[in-house]
Parts: sequence; C-alpha cells; structure tokens
Amino acid sequence: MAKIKTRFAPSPTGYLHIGGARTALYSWLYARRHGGHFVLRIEDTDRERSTQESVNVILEGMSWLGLDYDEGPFYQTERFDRYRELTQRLLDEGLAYRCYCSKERLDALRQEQMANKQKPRYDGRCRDLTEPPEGAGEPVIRFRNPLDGEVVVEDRVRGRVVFRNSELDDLIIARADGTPTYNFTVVVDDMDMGITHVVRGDDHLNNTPRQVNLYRALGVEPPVFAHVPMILGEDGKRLSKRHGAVSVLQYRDQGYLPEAVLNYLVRLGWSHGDQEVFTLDEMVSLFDLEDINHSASTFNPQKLLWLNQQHIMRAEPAHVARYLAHHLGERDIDPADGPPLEAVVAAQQERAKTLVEMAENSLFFYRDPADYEPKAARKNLKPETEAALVRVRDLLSELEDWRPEAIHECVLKAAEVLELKLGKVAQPVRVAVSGGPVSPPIDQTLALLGKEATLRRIQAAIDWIDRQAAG
RNA sequence: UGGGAGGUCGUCUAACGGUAGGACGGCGGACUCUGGAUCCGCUGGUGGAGGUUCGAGUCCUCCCCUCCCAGCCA
Repeated sequence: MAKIKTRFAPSPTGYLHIGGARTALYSWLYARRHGGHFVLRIEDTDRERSTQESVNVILEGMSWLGLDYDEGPFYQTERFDRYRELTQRLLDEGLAYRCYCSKERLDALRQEQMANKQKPRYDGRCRDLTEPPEGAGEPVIRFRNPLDGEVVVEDRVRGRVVFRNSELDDLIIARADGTPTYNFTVVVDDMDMGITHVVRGDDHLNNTPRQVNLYRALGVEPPVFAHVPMILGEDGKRLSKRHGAVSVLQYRDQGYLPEAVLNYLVRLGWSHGDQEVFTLDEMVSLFDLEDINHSASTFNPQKLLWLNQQHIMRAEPAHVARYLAHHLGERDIDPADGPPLEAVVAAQQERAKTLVEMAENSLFFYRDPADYEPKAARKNLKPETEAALVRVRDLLSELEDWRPEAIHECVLKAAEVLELKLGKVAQPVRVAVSGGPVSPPIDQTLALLGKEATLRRIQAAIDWIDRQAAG
C-alpha cells in the first residue's frame, strides 16, 4: 500500500478563501491522520490573473493556520516542459489530436445546441482530420475521449457516481499558444506527485470523468476522490465577498485564533457526535472522509465567534499572549510597558470574544485612559460616589502588600465603613482606573495595574468629579 | 436546455427501519463587584404527495426547491 498523500492546489488569483481553507484542512487532516504527506501546489497557469502577491497571501494564510506542508510549494508554470512532453506523447499515441476550430465556430455551435435543447459541447469535427484544413490557424490540442462506455467514480463523500462517456466531449488539453489547461495539468501533477487522495470542492465533481479518462490514457490508476460540498452565503449562493469576510487573513486581523477558525471549518460539513469544540489533536485523531456531510453548508459568523470565545477561554494564557501582543502592537502598545502579558490574558480570557476586543479592553493596563465612557461616568463618577473613591484611595495608599487578596480587603472595608454594597464601591473604582464599566474582578484589576497607577487614576477621577460639579 | 449533486429547528449537525437530540442564535430567569463568564428554563425542524412496512427522517415512486458543470478560468 502506497503512502497516503493529499494536496491543496489553489490558484493564486486573490486571497485564501475560507472554502479553500476548509478543503486544505480536510486534506491536511487526512494526511496527518494516516501518517501521510501533504503537498502544496500552486496552480498558476492562468498567467493573466495569477500574481505573486496572491501567492504570498496563500503562503501566509497557510502559515497562520498552521497547515504545514511536507512538499512544495510546487508551481505549475515551472512544469511546462513536462506537460508538453506528455501532450506530445498522447499525440504520438493517437490519444490526442489537433483541432483547428475557431472560437467563433465553437460559440455558434454552443448556441445552436442550446437552441436544440442539447448539451453544449464540442462536436468532434477535427477528431479524424489527417491534414490541416485550408487557411487554418494555430491549432489547440484536444484529448480523444472515449465515445462510449461509462466512468464510475467511487467517491468517498458522494458514493458511487456514474457518468456516460457519450455526455463528455474531447476537452482541450493545450491551447494554441502551447500552454496547458486545467484538466490536463491537474492529472499530470497528481500523477507525478503520487497523490493518492484528491479532496476538493464538489464544483469539480463533473470534471472528474474527464480526468479519469486522462489518467487511463496516461496509463495510471486515478487517485481516490472526495468531493466536499460548497460553503454558501445566507442567500444560498456561493460564499463571496458580498456576504462578508471570506479571506482567512481577515479573520486573523479581526482577532480570531487560528485553532478557532480551524474548529469552525472542520465542523462545517463534518461532525463527531455532538461535540462542538475540538483541539487540533482531536481533529487529527477523529477526522475521516466518510463522516463528511453530503449537503452544502451555510457560513455562520455567529457560531465562529462563539467558538473563538471558547478557544480563547480554554487556551493557555501564554498561547493567547503571543497573538494578543500582535494586536497590542497594532495599537502602538509595547507589552513590556505594563503588567506581564500572560497575567493580563489570564484576567481577560473570560471577557473577550476576540483578540481585538481583548486588546481594546486591555489598553488601560498600559496607558491612562484618555477619557471615561460617558454612560459609565454618568452613573459612577458623581458627587455621591466621591466618598467611596476617597476612602478606597486612602486605604490603598497605606497598603504595602499589593496583592488581590489584600486589595479586596481594602475595598470591602471601604464598603463597610460607608455602609454601601460592594458594588457601589467597586464600580466607581473600576470606571476610575479603566475608563469603563467592564474589567476583570476589581482586586485583580488593581493588582495588575499597580499601586502607583491605581492611586493616580482614582485621584484623577476624584478631580474630574470636582470639576464636573463646579460646572 | 443537457448532465451531475443535494434537501432535519433561523444556522451547523446527531438519530442501527424502532424515543427527532446537541450546539449556535433568539427569548426569559438565577448569580451579594462589572459581567462579555457560569448555571437553569423556553422557543424551534424531517420540502410535498403517494407507496412498502407492525413501524420511515431513514427504503421506493412522482412532484417541488437549491447548488454545481457545460471558458482555449481554475
């Protein structure tokens, strides 16, 4: 039995699409599950639309997701000699032929066929030519597809799918300028690279019989196919930019953890009982092609957000800290300018759904708030709460042991003395030091902030109240 | 038009031919620092019509709806 080998073969014409990422994930998981290899191939034969920038985005996206490949990246544009070689071989063996039909003729043929309620396809006009017709231009090269019989595909997701050769036509394998076409290159590459399993979107299901016939003509067995349903937008159409963020790197920038994105993607079309949250190790050990669903799924941003929250909460603080540092950096914050980043993460993990949110809500640990959230200030920074702030300030200024437990005692004591509920004391303090109504528990918040900043900010809030009162 | 693939709560998904359940979302409640955390409750579904069967989401037939392919894009 050959070693299992899967591949991900995007075309570099934009960004790493969420749907492509899921295909890559399923391919990667299958290879990892079975101790095989995962190959990255860049299908860049469309010279007009392929860009180096897009290649970079794909590589960056794969890296961020952690989908490491064992071989590649391979570029099809670097393999043109090989495609030419095999094209020539098929010509020599009579398995391919030159076609001189103009695009105009083919267009007219297509329209005529549609009008006659037939399937639009090449009619084989040049199939048996022995010489070029008069006034012929540069020919394309077509594959001599079998005319009868069936192609049976035992798809790992779809099951048995049968196509009749009479429904297919002689596809173009090389253009007039000599460049190869998709259905040909994909077969040659998968053959040469020893790909055993092709996991891809089911938009290619109907290309499969053509490719199988090519494998046979080249004298090799086709790989196993697993065609994965599309991901749709809310309107039931293919997921596209008009639905919202579809690029993997956009989710990175919005504060998602890669493992949360992977978790969402694996569950969008695959399941293991009722389990929702998976670690990468669990995915690797549980994933299998046969558990992939048959129907297309609709992308649900809310569930992705919930999963991101779950992963942030469950992760080691050190792990989250690495990603948070990047988002703080984007806000010109140096994590070294405040409390230990891991401690900040540990305190904030339950309070943020994304890393962007966590970064925003953690700014006050690193610099004084520019201003107070208006509603929170109205409610908590007023003459009636000033006494609480003064009392807490005084008690804390005498505190030597700056730890959560001791801080909590001071806040409790202030509440006792003033005969207030704890919340009536803690919330003004919270607003004073953080600028808003939400932060980690007040004792943890102050412990992390440090004594100096705490006292300074409480004092600033007291002064602010006085200024407001003075009109 | 021809061919191919699908159809379970709003969304994702589970259910050997034998109790339609879980999660997200939405609504409500509880939680003596804020809650964006936690706990509890409610809501809500097998596209339609026949057939087979003691029994069907599950098998069969027809209808309806959706997606995909038919670029010398991939």
